[in-house]
Amino acid sequence: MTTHTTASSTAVSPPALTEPVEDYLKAIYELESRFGAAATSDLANALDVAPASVTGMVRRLATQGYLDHVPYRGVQLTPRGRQAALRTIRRHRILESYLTGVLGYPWDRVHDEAERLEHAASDDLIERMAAALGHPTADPHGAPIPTVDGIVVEQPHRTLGELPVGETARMLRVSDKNPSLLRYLAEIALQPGAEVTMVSRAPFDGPLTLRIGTNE
Amino acid sequence: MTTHTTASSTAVSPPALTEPVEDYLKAIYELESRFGAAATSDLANALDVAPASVTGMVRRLATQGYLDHVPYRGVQLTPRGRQAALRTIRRHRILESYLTGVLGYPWDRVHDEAERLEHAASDDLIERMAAALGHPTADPHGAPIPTVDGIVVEQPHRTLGELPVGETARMLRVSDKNPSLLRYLAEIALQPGAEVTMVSRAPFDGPLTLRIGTNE
DNA sequence: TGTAAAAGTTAGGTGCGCCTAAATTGTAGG
DNA sequence: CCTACAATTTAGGCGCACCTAACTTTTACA
Repeated sequence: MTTHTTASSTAVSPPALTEPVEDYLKAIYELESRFGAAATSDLANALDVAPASVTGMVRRLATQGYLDHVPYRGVQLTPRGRQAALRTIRRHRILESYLTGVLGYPWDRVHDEAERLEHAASDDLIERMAAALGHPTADPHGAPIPTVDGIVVEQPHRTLGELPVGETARMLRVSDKNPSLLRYLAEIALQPGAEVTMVSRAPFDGPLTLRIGTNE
Repeated sequence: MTTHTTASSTAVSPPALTEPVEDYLKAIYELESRFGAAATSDLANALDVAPASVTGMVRRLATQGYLDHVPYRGVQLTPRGRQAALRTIRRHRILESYLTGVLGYPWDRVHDEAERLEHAASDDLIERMAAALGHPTADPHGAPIPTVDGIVVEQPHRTLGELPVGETARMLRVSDKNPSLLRYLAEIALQPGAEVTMVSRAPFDGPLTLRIGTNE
C-alpha cells in the first residue's frame, strides 16, 4: 500500500479507470494542448454528451485528483491526470499502428477500432504489439507515440495553412478522426512522409493548390 | 442530441449487447450444454455476482427474448440468445488463437485477455485475425471455434476420468479457465494433440497415473 | 411425510454516467 | 454601463448492473 508522492516512473498499479473516464482524460489532454485549457462545451462536443454531464464528471475527476477545475473557467489535468491520458493515447496509437501494419486495416477505419480496444487491452498486449512493430515512435497518421513513462516528443511543424506559396515541406501528420477525409487524403497520396509544395492559395481561406511528390 | 446506433460492417447488426449481457449469455450457453439448463446459483458462481443479481438480469434477458426462464427451475437460451452467445464464443476463441499463435502469448494468460477483448473487437477485426491464422477450427486449448453463422462442431470425446486403464487416447481439449493448471499441463506436455495412456487409477477419485507421448 | 437446509426470488438501495429544464455567471455590443 | 446571449452549473431524474436482507419455494433425508 505504499503511496508515492513523486510523479516518477510506473508505480504499483493505477486504480483501473472506467472507459468514460479514460475518454474524458484523453479529450481534456488534447483540448488542453491546443487551447491551454479544456472548456466544458468543447468537451461536451468532443465526447458527444450534454454539457451538464461534463460538469458532473469533471467534478468527480477533480475530487479524485485527475484535474483542476475552476468553475466557469475550464479544466486542466494534474500530473496524475496527464499520466493517465498519455497511457491511453499510447495504447491508442500503438493499436492503430498494429492494425494497419500487421492486420492490413485501412487507414480510415483504424481510429474507431483503436478507440474501443484501447480500454480493453492489457499493458502486456500493448507492449507485445509495440515490440512486433519494432517499437514505432509515430502512428500511421504521423502522431507521436508517448513512451511507457509518458513522454511525448512533439515534432516542430507548420499546418498546411501556414505553408507559404512556393515552399516545399514534408508531411508530418494528419488528423485520424475523419474517415472520409482520410480516404480522400490516401487517394491523393497526401500521407505522412509525402512531399508537398504549396502552388497557390485562393483568398478568403479558399482552396489550396498543392504539388504532391512521394517521399525520398 | 442525435443518438447513434454504433454498429459497423456486416449484416443487419444486432442491437449491440452490453459487456455483462454478453458474459451472461456465454455463461448460460456453457452451463446449458453441460447440464441442460443454467441454474441461478451456478450462474452467480460463474459470473462472480450475487444470486439476486442473476435473477434480475435473467428477468430482463427473458423479456428481451434471449432466454426462457422458469422461476425456480433455471434458464435456457432461445435461438436468438444462442446465436448471440456463439458469436461471443467465436470471438473469444479466435482471439485466444491469435494471441498465442501470432503474438506469442503464453497459454495460461490468453483467457483473461480474450475475455476483455471479445467485447471490444469489431467483426471485421475478428475475421482478419481468423484469416491471418488460416481460419482455425479450434483454439489453443482444443475448443472448437463456432462459424460465423453460429455452427459448432463438438468432437466426440471422453474425459480423462472415463478413460479405462491400459487404453491410449489423443488429448482433444483442456479447460482454459485455470492458469496454474494450464501451466502445470504445459509443463508435463499434456496439450491438445498429445497421446495419453492411462496407466493406473487410484480408487475414490484418487490420482491418475498417465503416460504422455507427443503426437504423431 | 415433515421439516430444515438449500436454492431462488422480491424488496429496497447504491454508484456511475447520462439526460432535460431551470438557474446562474460571464462577456460582447450598443 | 447595461443588456442580451452564450457558456456553465444546479436540480431532479433515469437505466443499468450490482448489492444485502428478508421472504418463498424446492429438495433431501430422517
